[in-house]
Amino acid sequence: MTTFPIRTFSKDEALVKERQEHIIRRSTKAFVKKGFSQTNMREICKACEMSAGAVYHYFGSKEEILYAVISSAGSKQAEYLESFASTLDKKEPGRALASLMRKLFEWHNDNQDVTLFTYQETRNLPRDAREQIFESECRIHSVIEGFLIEGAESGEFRVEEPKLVAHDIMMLAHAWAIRRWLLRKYFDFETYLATHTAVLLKSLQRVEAEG
Amino acid sequence: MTTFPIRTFSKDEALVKERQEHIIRRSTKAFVKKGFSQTNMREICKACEMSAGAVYHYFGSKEEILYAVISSAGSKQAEYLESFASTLDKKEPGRALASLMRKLFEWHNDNQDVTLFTYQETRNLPRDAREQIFESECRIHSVIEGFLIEGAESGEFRVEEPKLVAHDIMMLAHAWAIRRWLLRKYFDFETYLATHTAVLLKSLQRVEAEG
Amino acid sequence: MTTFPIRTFSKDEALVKERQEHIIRRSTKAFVKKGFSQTNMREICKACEMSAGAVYHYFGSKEEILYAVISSAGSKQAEYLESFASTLDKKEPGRALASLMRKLFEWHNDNQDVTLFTYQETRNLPRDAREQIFESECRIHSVIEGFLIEGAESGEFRVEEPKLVAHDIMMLAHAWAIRRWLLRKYFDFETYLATHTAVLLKSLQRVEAEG
Amino acid sequence: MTTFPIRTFSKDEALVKERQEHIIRRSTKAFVKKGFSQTNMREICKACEMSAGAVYHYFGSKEEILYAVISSAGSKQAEYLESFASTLDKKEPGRALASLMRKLFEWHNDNQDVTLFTYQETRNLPRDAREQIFESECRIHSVIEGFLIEGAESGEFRVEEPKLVAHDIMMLAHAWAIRRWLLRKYFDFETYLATHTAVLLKSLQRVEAEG
DNA sequence: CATGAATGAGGTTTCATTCAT
DNA sequence: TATGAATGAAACCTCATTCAT
Repeated sequence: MTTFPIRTFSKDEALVKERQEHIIRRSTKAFVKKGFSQTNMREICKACEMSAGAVYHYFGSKEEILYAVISSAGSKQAEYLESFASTLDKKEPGRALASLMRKLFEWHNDNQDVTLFTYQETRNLPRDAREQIFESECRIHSVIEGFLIEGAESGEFRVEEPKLVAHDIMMLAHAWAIRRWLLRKYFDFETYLATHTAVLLKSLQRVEAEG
Repeated sequence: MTTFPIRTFSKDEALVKERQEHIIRRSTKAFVKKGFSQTNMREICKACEMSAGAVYHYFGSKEEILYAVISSAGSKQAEYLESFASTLDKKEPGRALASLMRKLFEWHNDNQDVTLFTYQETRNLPRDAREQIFESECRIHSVIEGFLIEGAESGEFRVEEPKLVAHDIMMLAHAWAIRRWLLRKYFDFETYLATHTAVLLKSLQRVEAEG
Repeated sequence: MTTFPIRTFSKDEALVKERQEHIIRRSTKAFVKKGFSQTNMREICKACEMSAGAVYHYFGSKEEILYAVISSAGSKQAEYLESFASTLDKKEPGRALASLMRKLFEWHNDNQDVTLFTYQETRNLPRDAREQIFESECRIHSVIEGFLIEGAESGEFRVEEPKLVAHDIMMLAHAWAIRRWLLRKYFDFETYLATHTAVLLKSLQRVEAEG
Repeated sequence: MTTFPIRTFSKDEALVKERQEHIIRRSTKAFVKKGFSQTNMREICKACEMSAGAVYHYFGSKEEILYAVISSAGSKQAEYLESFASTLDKKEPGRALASLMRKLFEWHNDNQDVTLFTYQETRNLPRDAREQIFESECRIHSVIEGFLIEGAESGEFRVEEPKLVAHDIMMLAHAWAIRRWLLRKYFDFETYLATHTAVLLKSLQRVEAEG
């Protein structure tokens, strides 16, 4: 995970990192409950069990904390999926893609609040911070696209727009978090995942008759 | 569209409705530029070319304006799609669905800012208002689901989870607005629409060999 | 007196001016008591008998109030002296200069606190504001210099460095305010003024023997 | 120069004095750049290359440092001028006074920032500290006055208000620092000094015809 | 004796909302 | 009815000072 370009007064890098991660962890909880603008510094400090001064020792502003929270979540997700992807057998693209989808969907199931929060609050970041955030998304997008291309090149998949398919997979994983109020009414997680995995693999299937 | 209940007694309901719609229109513009929390009443009043007192004559609070903005956008969308759907020939589900998708995607292309805004700011509404908002979504969901079921019943489609497919269609329409920073890099609107329409219709196709 | 380039929300110019002058008047009193940094907004508001919001309706920041206070004092002084100077008979430079010195010294006697305050707090203004402030000083400097040159041209004075003499006169007028802790120990105002007037006029005297 | 009383018991008085002078020296630099209130302890510590704890070991508060800075500058000036005055030949008051003026004006030319700073920030000291500061001024005042009286008694000068003349000399020396924004526009240091020296000596001259 | 992380009161400023005109 | 000046609570953030290490 990256370190954040924040205003810190301390030089003990290990301490800084530890405290920053602590603040990120606790603030995330506070933020997802009430949203960024509705959470005031007093609540953040309380959640962190730190004084205002201490929090401002490690972050320059409330906005910097927001950036750290969102960016950290993005990086962690990207690292996690990249790392998992590297364990997959590229010779079996179908199976690999299914595994990857499970991990991806599970992530957003386990981190529903953060996913939703990211969609809602990224707007409150300045443009350049926002673009930093998008990078993690692009990394994940590339990983998925990679498997699609792999499968296409090995002849197992037929996929014309791998970028679009990769995007749709991500979007549907996110949907489980950001549209839960609708989806939860009708589906449980396993059904949601299984159905989409099946539909996707089916649509990627090379039609025999075409050969 | 509804007239929003106001605190002050007013004789001229038509005037009230007109003024409210004016405020909704202008506030929407102001809100999508900077977000709900970042837009203050002064800016709203300026955008509306009205005094604070006047605005508060037609809405009880800033939050009520937010609710009106989001809810109004939702209702308009639902009305528009329901009305369009009613013109479609149910005997040709494939063609009808394609037409509906185009209208749906076009709506979110034309109203990108509002779609994104809705995702971001619905959180700032109280629970019951939020649920009101979801209603419009459900109406649209039903319309789409209706065509899928129609197609299934007529034997043209094979669709196991019409609710899920309907949801995915909506989600992908929204994606064009809420993920534009990614999608716009690679696709134009027509490609995005065409590809998804094709993939969907294909996946709904009754496989002949199965018969 | 100039109007200040401040952030105001109101458009009723007369009201704005009236309220600004009220705030300037009351803030001056508050500032000279404890100094700029030691006077907080709560005290300023109390002195103005206004709420914080109201004060910020007419000034954009505490610093803008400081600027207005200092700049207003400077302008008033310059206007007052210019106006008085214009009543003086240029044909009697000696008498005119003496009158002008009295008015100048009296001003700083009557406004000791403000004179001292100006020396102390001008530093807290941004560079360009500071330069605006210096303008009033220059106007007064010019007025005094004018009489010296007049006297020289009419042959009544012998003055080699009118700019320097004009400056010294101002400085000694200010001294009565900014060094009162020392001067008051030994002199009263009239003595201070009379002695300096006499010394100056003497030193400007054309020595007969030289002719 | 004095050692400032500190709260902690310290065995090594020499070390204490050395550290205090170090802090005074570095803080002076920091203070004159941004002013007392605008310079925070972090900046002071950085300028001193010491930790906050260390600085607080040698001074009880930020205000005490301010006092030390101003008071130290005053003492140094007084000591310097007293010491220089003691080398002057009292039998030649005219020459002596001219020499003393040069040293005085040069001091304030060399320490412009500190002179200005003293005028600006003495206000931030408590009353009794302020009076301590004035003492140095009085010492210098006495030295100058002494030469004037000497000259009067020896019959070389005619001076009716030696206290006032002494004060004016000091004020004009300070003016070079505190009014530099105006004076520097028109004069260089040597002209400023020479003109004032000449004018003064002239005005002190015993008029022969009077005898 | 030195460090510098931590404290938390208090600073300036904003803003939704009201109400006298 | 319409206005917009006024309110004042509460927001974010800073900073002199302390004290455990």
